[in-house]
Order: sequence, then structure tokens, then C-alpha cells
Amino acid sequence: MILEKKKSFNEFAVAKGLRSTRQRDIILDIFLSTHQHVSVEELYLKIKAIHPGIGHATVYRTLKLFVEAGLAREILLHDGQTRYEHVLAGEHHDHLVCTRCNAIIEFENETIEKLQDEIAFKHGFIIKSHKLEIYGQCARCRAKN
Amino acid sequence: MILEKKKSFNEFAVAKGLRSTRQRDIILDIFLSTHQHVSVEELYLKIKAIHPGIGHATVYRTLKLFVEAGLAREILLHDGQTRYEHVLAGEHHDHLVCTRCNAIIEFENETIEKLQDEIAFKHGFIIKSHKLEIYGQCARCRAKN
DNA sequence: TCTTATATTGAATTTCAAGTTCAATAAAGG
DNA sequence: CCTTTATTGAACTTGAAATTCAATATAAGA
Repeated sequence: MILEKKKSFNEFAVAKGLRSTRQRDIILDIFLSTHQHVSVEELYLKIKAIHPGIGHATVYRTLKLFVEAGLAREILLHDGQTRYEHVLAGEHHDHLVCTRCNAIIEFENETIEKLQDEIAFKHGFIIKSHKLEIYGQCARCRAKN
Repeated sequence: MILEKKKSFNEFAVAKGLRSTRQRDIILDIFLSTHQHVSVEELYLKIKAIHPGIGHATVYRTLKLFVEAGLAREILLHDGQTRYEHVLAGEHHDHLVCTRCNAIIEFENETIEKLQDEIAFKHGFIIKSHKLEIYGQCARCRAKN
């Protein structure tokens, strides 16, 4: 799967006439090796630890490329930190966010999606994207008390 | 209704031992006279135009007080601008956001809410709040093309 | 009414994420 | 190898929001 994604990014890069650089390879490698929802800062630090030369700006720029290439998706949660999540083929999901430990659990619900379509249609809206986040306390954190 | 809200804020202020100040009166007045979803900056400029003395910091602080007092609710949409919406008794709603003209349309959907409760329950989550935003193009903007 | 303790204000500063600039560097085709 | 030009990264800028702190205003008591 990681190889597939690398290949897919490569194709995107070629199609766009981008040059292949060491930095982008590194950032892609490390991004692919992280968990589902990395914040930019988190990723940056992880990269910096192994390749201290790589700058801030490059990480930001490259993540935006990943989004363009369809490898990543930007998510903005409650805390003002931009996160990037891995895009898995065809799937869409929403998030349960624990406001105590910041755990993020994904879920899908076909019925909710359909209801959204209906609502948008009723208001003459064309949906481009949507965002459903449920904030609360996860099972583990509840157990802590 | 505006009077009610003023009274309600007053009660909150008294209960909290806050002093009554000209600035807070002004900010409340102007907040109550705005449309549903003002951004801080928008409100600040509106206030500044009439009462040039009032500072940035006071507007921020006072809006947070309104939230505490239950008069306003903070909403964070796609564009990184914090908005405050008026809280009307007991109601909860979600938003359709036009990414072209920034129009915000509110909607309520009981079924979606119920489905969310089920999802949270299934994952052992206790819901504190949630956020559903549908982004797209509104009817008016679609007509423009 | 005057005094005093302290809550509040607002200009200025700080913070923090994110974006931008631009000279230096590196990739890739000729 | 050379040349063109994309890319990089240190430093800087931006913009929203928070914080600081001296000056001011409020409210309660004398």
C-alpha cells in the first residue's frame, strides 16, 4: 500500500512536471509511516529529528502537494492545529474527537450522508464537502475518572 | 427579545460579581443588533465605527463573557475566522456554508442528531458538542454562473 | 460626598500557526 | 558539462487571538 501511494504521487509529480527531490521523498516516507491524523507540527518534528536540514516551509508546501495529489486530506478540528489524514481509496468518514486525550475515532454513516444530501437539495445547495465532528470524552478517558 | 437578553446578561454579570461598564453595554447592544453569525473582526469594526475608543481586547473578552452567559456560541468555520452566533432558547442547529459568498444557512435535523447519539454510544463516547457543516455553493451563487 | 480597593480597559506586545520572499542550490534536459 | 528553472530553507511577514500592565473607572464603605 505504501508503494502504491508512492507510485501514485510519482505519477502526479510527473504529470505536473514537478522535479523529484530528496526532501519530498523523505516527507512522503515519513508521512506514510505516521498514524491517520498527523498535525503539521507533529510531522515536522518527526522529520526534523531524522533530517534536521528540512525546513518548515517545505513541509507545509509538500503537504499541500499531497492533498492535490489525492494522498492526504486537510482536517481542521477544534484546537486550531491543521491535521492531515491519509486518504484511503474512495472512503469518506467523519470524526469522534476526545477533547481530553485528543484521540480521533473515525466513523461512517450512510444515512447521515443521505440526509445531508436531502438538506442541501432542499436549500438549492450544491455540496462540495462536509464536516461532521462529534466532540466528547472517549471510553478510555471516562474510565480514568 | 433584545431586552430579555440584556436582562439575562445583567443577571449573569451580577451573579458573577462583574462591574457594569459602558463598554460592555455598547458591545452587547451592537452584538444584539447584528445578524446571526458575526465574526469578531466584523463586530469590532462595527463597534469601532461608532465608539472609536473601544479596543480589540475588550471585544474579545466581552464576547467570551457572552458565551459564558449563554447569549452567544462560538463557531469556527473553514476560513479561520471565529464567529459568534446568537443563542436562541433551547435550539441547536447546523450550518450550510456557501464557499463563494460566505452565506450561512442554518438547519436542524432530528434524525441526524439521533444517529450521532447512537454512533457515540456505540463507541463509548459521551458527547459534549458536535459540529456539522456542509460546504458548497448556495442557490444564489449557482444562479450567477 | 470622598476614599479606597479592585475590576476593567486598551495600547502595545506576544504568541502561534501558516504563508511568503528570495538568494542559494539542485534537478534534468540538451 | 552547461544552462534553465524548480525547489529549498532561513528569515520575515501575516493575521487572529491572547496577554500584559499602567491608567482608569466602578462600587461599596466611611
